[in-house]
Amino acid sequence: MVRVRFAPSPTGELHIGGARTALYNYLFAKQQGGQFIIRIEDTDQERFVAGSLERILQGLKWLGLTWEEGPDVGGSNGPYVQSERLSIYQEQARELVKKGSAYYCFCSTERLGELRKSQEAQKLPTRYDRACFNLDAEEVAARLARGEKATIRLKIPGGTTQFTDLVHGLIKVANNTLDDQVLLKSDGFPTYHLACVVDDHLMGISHIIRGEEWLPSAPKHVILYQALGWEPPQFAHLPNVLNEQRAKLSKRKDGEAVWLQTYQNQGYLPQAMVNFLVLLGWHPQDDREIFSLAELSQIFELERVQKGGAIFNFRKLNWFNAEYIKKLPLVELNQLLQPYYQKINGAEAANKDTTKLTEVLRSRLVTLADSIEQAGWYFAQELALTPDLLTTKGSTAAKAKAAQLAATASLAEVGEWQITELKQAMAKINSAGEFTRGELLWPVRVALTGQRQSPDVFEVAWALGKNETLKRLNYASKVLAAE
RNA sequence: GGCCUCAUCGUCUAGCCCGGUCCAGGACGUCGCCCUCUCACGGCGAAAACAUGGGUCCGAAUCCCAUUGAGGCUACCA
Repeated sequence: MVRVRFAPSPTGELHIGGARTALYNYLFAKQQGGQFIIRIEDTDQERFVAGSLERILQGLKWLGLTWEEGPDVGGSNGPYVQSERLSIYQEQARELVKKGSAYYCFCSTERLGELRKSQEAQKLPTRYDRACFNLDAEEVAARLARGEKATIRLKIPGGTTQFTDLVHGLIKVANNTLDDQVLLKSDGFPTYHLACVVDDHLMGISHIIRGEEWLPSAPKHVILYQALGWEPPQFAHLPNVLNEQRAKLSKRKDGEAVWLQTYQNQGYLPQAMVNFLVLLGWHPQDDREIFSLAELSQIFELERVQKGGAIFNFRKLNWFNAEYIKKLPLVELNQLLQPYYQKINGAEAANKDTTKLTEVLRSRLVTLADSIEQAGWYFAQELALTPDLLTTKGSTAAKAKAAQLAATASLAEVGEWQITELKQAMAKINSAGEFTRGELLWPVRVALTGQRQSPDVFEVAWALGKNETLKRLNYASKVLAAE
């Protein structure tokens, strides 16, 4: 049974890279008919951020991911929060000491800091010097009994360690390049390395799919599995998501652009986000690019994951989002747009049927939030018109006024307020060919929107409705008459 | 400094494992044309890449080595 997990730390918002890692885990599990588990790695007491866990889970749900086991839904392998599993890690750490695979270390952070500094100065590898490695059992027991603070470190054996990574292939390192990793901190909390290995084993995780930044510590994890007498799971290390400078996307360098939440707030659709994210480091066999989560759950393959990092290209995200906005059922899009319309027009928008407006806007929206700028004309009480604005390039105000009057008269006659009818009505005016299309349509469109750039005249008039259209046309005539 | 990883159009990538069908395919972006009252949408088209140097081979984007470049890790953070 394939069982994978996404294990975020509640130290901030859900990161774009984290979201992609979660997505890949989910897709692999679904494709394999396996299970997806959420585990919370809150072993860093100092970096804990309240509310972070809830927002991370919310972000995953927004993407459409679901999990079989996790802190919110429970499961038979819980608890799924590491701070609630402390005794398990402590026991395993002591067991390792007993077996001779780990040892107590009493070195202070100060000494460790100085050691590192001097190693750096001498351009030596920065590794623990094993000062506490040969302490005899009695001394250790005595110092522990005295209540001295101690960590437990993994004793890295000689030789080499290797494993096969599902995306990178064979990874082989000489053990003497590895540090004696702290497994249990002096506050009794485990480090990531211990907690992760213990939990993945106990929770029956079959595949560890995580970011590439873990690749260098994977051999230590393999050694830990061996020391514990456990069979290591399969590993798959995903390439990083990069910024324009090709550096790993990070809060410090890239600000809020690294949070999934940011895109959610800006009006990106989860379908677009999923589609964009999945292609950032994975590619199907053919040239298709548009996929639903359900489709991806059928065809996702770890074998086709890229080895090199991928730049987060927001232009492509924009394209996906526009595509999905165009594909969305009209009623649904209109629903999603309501909060934005209300930002323009307050609660009044809630009383209007904006379906037609939505239909007119849909091919122009990149994000839902774009509607705020683009729907202004629809809700405007009075447009700021001038004769100059109402006159198309190369024409005259007099001609604009003539067009205006003719259009008003003709549109007033229209019975069924449909786009084809509107087109016919306008065509009738110009049967003699006295106006160019621009001379006729520009003044009308501007009268209705007050803008040099807007959707099509007929669409605008259709969305506005007959009464509002005629009302605006009359107002524009007054503006031109005042000339 | 040490260790690890990676390297095809500006970007995401197909092809690489199983060398010839690749004077390298798709998408985003860019540019041009068409549609057109404006803005979008849509349609058509164009420019644009195998990091470098060695090998192996009749033949290399594909295999090997080196170089260069990029990234990651190097905490009692994850």
